[in-house]
Amino acid sequence: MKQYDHNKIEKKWQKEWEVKKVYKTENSSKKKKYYVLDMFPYPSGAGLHVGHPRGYIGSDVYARMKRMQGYNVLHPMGYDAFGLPAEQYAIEHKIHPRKAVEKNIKTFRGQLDKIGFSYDWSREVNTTDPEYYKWTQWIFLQIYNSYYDEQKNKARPISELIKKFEKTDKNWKKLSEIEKEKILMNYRLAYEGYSEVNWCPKLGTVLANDEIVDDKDGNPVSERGGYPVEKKSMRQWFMRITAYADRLVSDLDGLNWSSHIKEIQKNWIGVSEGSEIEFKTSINRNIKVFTTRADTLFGVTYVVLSPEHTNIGEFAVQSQNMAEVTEYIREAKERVKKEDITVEKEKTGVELKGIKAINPANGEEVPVWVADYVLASYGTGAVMAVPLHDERDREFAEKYNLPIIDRPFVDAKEITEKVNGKLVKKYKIRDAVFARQRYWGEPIPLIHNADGTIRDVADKKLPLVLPSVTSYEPTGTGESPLAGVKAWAKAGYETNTMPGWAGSSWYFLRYMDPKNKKAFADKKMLKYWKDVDMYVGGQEHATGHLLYSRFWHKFLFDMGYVPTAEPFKTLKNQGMILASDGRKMSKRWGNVINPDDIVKTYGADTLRVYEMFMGPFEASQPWNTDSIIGSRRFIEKVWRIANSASLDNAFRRSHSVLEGQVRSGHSEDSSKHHLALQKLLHKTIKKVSEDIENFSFNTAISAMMVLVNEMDKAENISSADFKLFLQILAPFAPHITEEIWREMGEKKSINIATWPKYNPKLLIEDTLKVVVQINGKVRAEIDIPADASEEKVFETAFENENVKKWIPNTSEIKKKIYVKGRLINFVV
RNA sequence: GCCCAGAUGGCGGAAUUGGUAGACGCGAUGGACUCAAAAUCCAUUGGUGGCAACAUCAUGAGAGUUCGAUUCUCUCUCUGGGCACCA
Repeated sequence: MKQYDHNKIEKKWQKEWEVKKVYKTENSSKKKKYYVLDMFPYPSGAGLHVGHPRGYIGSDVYARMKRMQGYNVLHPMGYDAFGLPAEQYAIEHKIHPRKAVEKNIKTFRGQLDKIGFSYDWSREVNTTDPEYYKWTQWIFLQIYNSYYDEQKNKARPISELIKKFEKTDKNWKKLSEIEKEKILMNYRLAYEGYSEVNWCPKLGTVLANDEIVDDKDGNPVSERGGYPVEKKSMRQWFMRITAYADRLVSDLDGLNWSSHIKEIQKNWIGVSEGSEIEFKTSINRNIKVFTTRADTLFGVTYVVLSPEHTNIGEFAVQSQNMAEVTEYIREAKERVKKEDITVEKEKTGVELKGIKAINPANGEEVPVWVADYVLASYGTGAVMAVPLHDERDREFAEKYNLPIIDRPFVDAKEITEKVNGKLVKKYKIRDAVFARQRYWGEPIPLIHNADGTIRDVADKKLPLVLPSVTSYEPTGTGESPLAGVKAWAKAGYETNTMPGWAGSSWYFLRYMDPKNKKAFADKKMLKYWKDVDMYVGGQEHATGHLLYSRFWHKFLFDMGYVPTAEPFKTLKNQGMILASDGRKMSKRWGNVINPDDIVKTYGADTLRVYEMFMGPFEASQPWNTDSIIGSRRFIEKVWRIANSASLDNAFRRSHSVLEGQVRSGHSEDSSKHHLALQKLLHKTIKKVSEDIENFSFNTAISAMMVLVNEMDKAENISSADFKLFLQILAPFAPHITEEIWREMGEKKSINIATWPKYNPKLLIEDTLKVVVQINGKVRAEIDIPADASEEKVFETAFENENVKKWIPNTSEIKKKIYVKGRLINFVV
């Protein structure tokens, strides 16, 4: 018997597949399309550990089956290579991030290739390639030059808004360019603004949230160096994702995603429906509050403003205790800067003495307070306090001895209308910051003119290429290193770069037409490929990438650039593979298992089978190298059967057992065996097909193990049947099945062979096993003909010795239950 | 604190619309082969009682619905994830 040399076999076929372009996707085709996508990786310096390919293997198995089922499958891979780690690596090793990225991609590709994926590598994308980010920049400009039309409920070009202003507003034309700019900035879907950032004075740089850790006293410090971090307001670019909040929630209904991820997104966007109600005050300014409990309006005993409320200054000035109020506001701001956001703090506040608010429902005068338990950034930055029904208000009222009153509920909608309020929806989600004060990202293609206005970089000047710099170190001012490039600054280019999520928000569209120089993808290609049918990746992207790309996609849809409103129809989240100690695999714990080692020792096929067999695809699992041996034994058993005399015997006959039975008179006994094996084969084909479709890979493999164990015992197996088995195993173990397939004389790759169909006739059993329960306990098992009547089944049951033992007298039976072909239950 | 998911042998996990709990794999024990080992093969493997047939208990805990519950309902415990004063 030939030796199973996995290294030789796997290298041989990987090379052959590449040379023959077996997995090349057709550009346009009469075949139906199927798009199977992995979340592309960030190529870190550490390379892959065995956990990373889990999702890739699952999607690969799926893609391979779809390909064999006759679809034109798009199954690509690429790299998301902008971002902080590459920049940090560059700073530490004094090399250009591009060089670091190139090196890391090479490592990744090498590791991926060994596992035998069916990617069409001719479509590879890399977000840091200027030919790619040209289109990231182009899309940014489309967003920048658009606004959200609330009437049409979709994005429209900003030029339409300008026209509208010109028509309806006489003063518009009189405004200076800068004034116009300022107004338009309030509408643009990408806009300039200010926001708080994490500022580390010692490092002279802005830090991302994951670069900050707590020191032993719980204060935020930089992960690198342990220096204090504070809040600082800086100029930023934003994306107006809030305009899409409603659609981002409601369109979730149509997606075939796990309810878990949908729930996370829903909570993150955080829709609340409520009322905006105005309280008149004793000074000449109203207070508008937002509440979801307008029904409790009569129970209001005070009104609270956030210390950062837009009009807080005016209220402070007109209060009798101005000094005290001003001091409180100052302190509150100070706290925001320092404090860790997560701790629940004791409520503090101060009354605006002399100022009263008037409850519009009943004209009652209530006091007005400033307190930092009210957030400026949510609702209207002011609330009406109903201590009886709101825990926070009650806590505050108790502390400051404010009245807590019990008033009857009223209808929320009616009262809102009665007091001239407005029914509104509010969202927790904030506009997304779209700027990093870093070097290694896509330059934002805007130019700041000397007069303060902003203009686009012209389309034909794109890509605006990231310039070389002498140092990637932070500038110390908080600005990106680009500010230190003389020519860049002189030209007035924006010095912020785009955040990591820019390039990953649309990459799946580029795969459809990766080399296109005239558009991010050709219209025809977009029309053919439409959207991603099956998207596989980690659930940690629920509130990041998966939300941002939906937002970008909806924008592109509004503007007519893509044919669907949602990018990813079905989403599967693979579970994480933990180290055998139950912790995450990490260099830090020294518990990393490299797939290269596993492939070398056990083979790629074994690795693939094992990772799919470990447990449910979406569940996290600890890695256990000892258990791999089971998958290896399974693969070896297949090899052994392929090379055994039992297959050769059958091979010579070269027709299936069913036919054999009819044509030649084999002994009855052996025919029966063959029939049983063939029935099992077809049952397995059915199960494996369904299980792959449902991503239940572990049970698919288990079913194939059962089949292989039976084949191992069989005296002969027809080659036709064995080939059918090889085909359903091929998505999991493409190398060994290819080797055997070709040895059996096939000329074309098994990986593009037609997916087997099971024969329904072979699934029909003529006798069934029926369980007999007495009072719900299993007491016997009887064989009945498949077409037996209910009476006949009961009759057979009574003939059983054990049943007789438990029910000597059939008249004792109170109730008889028969579940067809499965079970009987006698209640006595 | 609120929201979501989960808990099944020594371990990873199966179980169709409520219908034989423990498929498949790992590990373990005994045996065959071998000078020996590895590999492979055979048998056993949830607990208790019994030589056995078999009986009995058992799916985190407790209750409920049902002829019948791992599956449905309620309460609780624990584990994992999300949110963090969002009015």
